[in-house]
Amino acid sequence: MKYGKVFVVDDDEAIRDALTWLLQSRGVEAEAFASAEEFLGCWDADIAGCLLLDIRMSGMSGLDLFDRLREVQARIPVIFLTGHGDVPMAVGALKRGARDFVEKPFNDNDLVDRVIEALEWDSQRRLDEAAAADLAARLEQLTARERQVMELVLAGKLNKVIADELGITMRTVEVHRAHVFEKMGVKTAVELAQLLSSHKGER
Amino acid sequence: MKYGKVFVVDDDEAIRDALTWLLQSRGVEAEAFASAEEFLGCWDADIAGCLLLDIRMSGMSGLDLFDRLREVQARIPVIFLTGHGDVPMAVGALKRGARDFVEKPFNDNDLVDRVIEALEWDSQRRLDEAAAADLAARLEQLTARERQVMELVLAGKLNKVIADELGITMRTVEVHRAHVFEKMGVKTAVELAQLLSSHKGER
DNA sequence: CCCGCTTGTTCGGAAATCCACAATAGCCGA
DNA sequence: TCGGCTATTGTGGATTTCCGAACAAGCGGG
Repeated sequence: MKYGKVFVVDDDEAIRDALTWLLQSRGVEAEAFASAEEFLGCWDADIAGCLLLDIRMSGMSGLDLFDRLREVQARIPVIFLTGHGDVPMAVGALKRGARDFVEKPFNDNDLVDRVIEALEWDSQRRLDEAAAADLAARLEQLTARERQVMELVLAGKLNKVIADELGITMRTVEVHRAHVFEKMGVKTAVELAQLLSSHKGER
Repeated sequence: MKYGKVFVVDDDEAIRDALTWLLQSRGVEAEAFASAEEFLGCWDADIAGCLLLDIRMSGMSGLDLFDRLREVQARIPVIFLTGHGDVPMAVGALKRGARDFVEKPFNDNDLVDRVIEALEWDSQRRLDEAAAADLAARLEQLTARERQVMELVLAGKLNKVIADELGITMRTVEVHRAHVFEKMGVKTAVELAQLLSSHKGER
């Protein structure tokens, strides 16, 4: 039951209240905001959850907020809500990465299902990103030389060849190689290759 | 300009003619079908391209055809066309994997752009799938024992340990290991790990 | 009966791994 | 500024592992 939090952003107080009541009655934590600006003001990227976002609002629109979030690499799932949406708008939102697009009035059960789906997706995404961040932190603490050696190791080259290419002794290569393994928390070159391959292309 | 072919499926002859004319005038090869059944009858999964699919048709509907294609693992990109679509239909189609969803009447330039996007996506997808198929074919020709050894190699274990776990001699492990490398077309365990990691989870 | 899979042996060289010892350079806090 | 600390580089030697080549034998399917 501990998924994360739902952030409801809608300038219609009745909708906000109805949504927070609906979600909380289903055991889902929810917090409401009257505008995109208000949400941005107190948003913390570290809190897991999803966004229930009205498209048509005074001030910054839902789509504007969505674009803003994507600009800062925030990948929190966004479910758009709209009373006057059309097909091109929905298609555009989804193709740009929105999680879902729901018309008002909505079916309570259906909406809650979609919200829970989004929350589960987000918590999985956070696990993946945490692993990637951990990996990045480890890569960070490698020295320049160690990174060079690591790349050549990952290219499948023998220590001897690496030594040649870098103009250093094989023994020195071994030292760097051992440091790389230690800092990356692996014991063999194979593990290192898998560690980096699996989390590649996640940017 | 050699992208692939566009398969137009629509039961309205005027639309079919207009679409094929439009596409061909832009240098995109197109072929029209009057029904989902007719398309299925002469469809070849090996031909690169995309599908321009009307949703509302007599007989099998566009959505039915879409589902049928997904059932047989056909991942050809599908752009839905509809004259009477609504938001939930569009959202549902996209969330189930449709490439795009366009309302009639459509803007010619816009539609051609989307078609070309889909064609480019498909040709890239085919490259990826060809690589994956090649990999699968290589894995296929490994013997059971070779696969076992390969897994342990990928677990980063030493030949000695592998020999212990399989209850065979180290030398025999080395033979299998060498066969694996040969059949998989790699020269080191690191390359093997990268080959398998990069094409994992592409199902 | 031949072929491929699996298994085994022996030999030897190449490569990787581990250890101890050590020197140079830069950086940071006392 | 001086004394650690780390990164980087080096040497020499010992041990382990990897790998290629050659030879061979049991076994099961076509």
